[in-house]
Amino acid sequence: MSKDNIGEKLVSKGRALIKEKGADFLTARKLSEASGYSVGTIYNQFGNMDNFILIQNYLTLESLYNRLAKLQTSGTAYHRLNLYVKEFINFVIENKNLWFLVHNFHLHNNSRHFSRVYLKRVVQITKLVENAFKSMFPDIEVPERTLSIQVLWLSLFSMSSFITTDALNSFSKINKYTLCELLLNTYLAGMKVLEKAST
Amino acid sequence: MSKDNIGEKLVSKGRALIKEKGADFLTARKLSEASGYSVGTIYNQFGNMDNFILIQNYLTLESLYNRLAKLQTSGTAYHRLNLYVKEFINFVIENKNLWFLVHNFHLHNNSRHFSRVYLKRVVQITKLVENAFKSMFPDIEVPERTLSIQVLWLSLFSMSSFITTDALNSFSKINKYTLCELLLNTYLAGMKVLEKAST
DNA sequence: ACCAAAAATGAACAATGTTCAATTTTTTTC
DNA sequence: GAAAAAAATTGAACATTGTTCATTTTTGGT
Repeated sequence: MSKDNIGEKLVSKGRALIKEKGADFLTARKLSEASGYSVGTIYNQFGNMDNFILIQNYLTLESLYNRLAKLQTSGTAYHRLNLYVKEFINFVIENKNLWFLVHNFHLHNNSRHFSRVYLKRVVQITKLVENAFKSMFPDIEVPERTLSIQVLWLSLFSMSSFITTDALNSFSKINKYTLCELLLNTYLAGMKVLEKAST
Repeated sequence: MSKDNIGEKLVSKGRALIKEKGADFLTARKLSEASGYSVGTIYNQFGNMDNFILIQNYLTLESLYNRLAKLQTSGTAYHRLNLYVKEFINFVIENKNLWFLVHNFHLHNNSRHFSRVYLKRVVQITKLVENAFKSMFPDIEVPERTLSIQVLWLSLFSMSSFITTDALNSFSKINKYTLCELLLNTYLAGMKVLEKAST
């Protein structure tokens, strides 16, 4: 069995573990037991567990991108952005445990640990939003538009961490879709105003 | 020395440790060593480390509230909201390590572990924003307004987790103040539009 | 069949949260 | 004040982490 195959098997087995039992369940020993490979082999393959999680997060972002990319051609830009958000929340809810890991990791690791490949995934998703923005706000200067996109996307991304835990429920009974859609639409309405004001 | 005094000493010593060396440095043994009390005493006082962190987070939220409350009477509602946001970011930057712990905790604990007292602090801060909203948007129905406040406050709160880590820097060179102020002002502009539309 | 290189192993280490029998301190009782 | 009882404090011990690395096993070429 080739080296890559072991790595792939560990990744897919680990992914199943996270999905099924939660991110906390993913430990070197549990993965070893579940996969049949020794702890040492895991370390030979990935160096350390952080790298392993980085790969998992990369796959999660890739999977999210593929879901959103399918909506690229649908409807008006405004309609599409709403679809993106709805699909984003669907994805987060369906992949709670995986998404938890994404947030948990970014919180515990400094930027220098993020690989370029990993970041490219984030940028890729941002590009989708950016394209919709382009047709919605043709009159806004590019730097301002880029800024606005980053702010909106970061807001939605960071807020989605609340969906992976129950913390939100104790603060408010607010529906998760409503929460994100209201943010999107209020923000878009605000941009329309600011667009007119600047011309 | 009374029981409460030990608890207070541990809390203040622990707080100093977090501020100085970071949230990861706060372990039962390190706190024991730094405070002079044994590990067992820490557990007698707080039951477990999670409770200890809960108290620290409670104090952090209290401290944030006090900072924001001072601005309660200044300027117009719009001006005040901008001051709140600016002061919020100041606080987060000044108390990076403590704020990290707030986010880290909410991510790792389900709602049932949040004490009522802890949540009250969050609600208290929300009230400040709510009051400013009241005078800015008198025509919006109360339920809609409450929803909008929660969305805005949650966005800012969750986005602030990026300020405590360097993850943001690898995604964008965007200034942290600009980031939050743009979110606030675009959102407010959007609310103005939606307010008119609903009447 | 042999041997060297590569890969896989899992016992061992340090550090974590947590427990609890043993010790020390404080309070009560006479 | 001494003895007894109660309460508080202690830190060694346990289970679980990530991680390392000498040893063993497998592989591949001659």
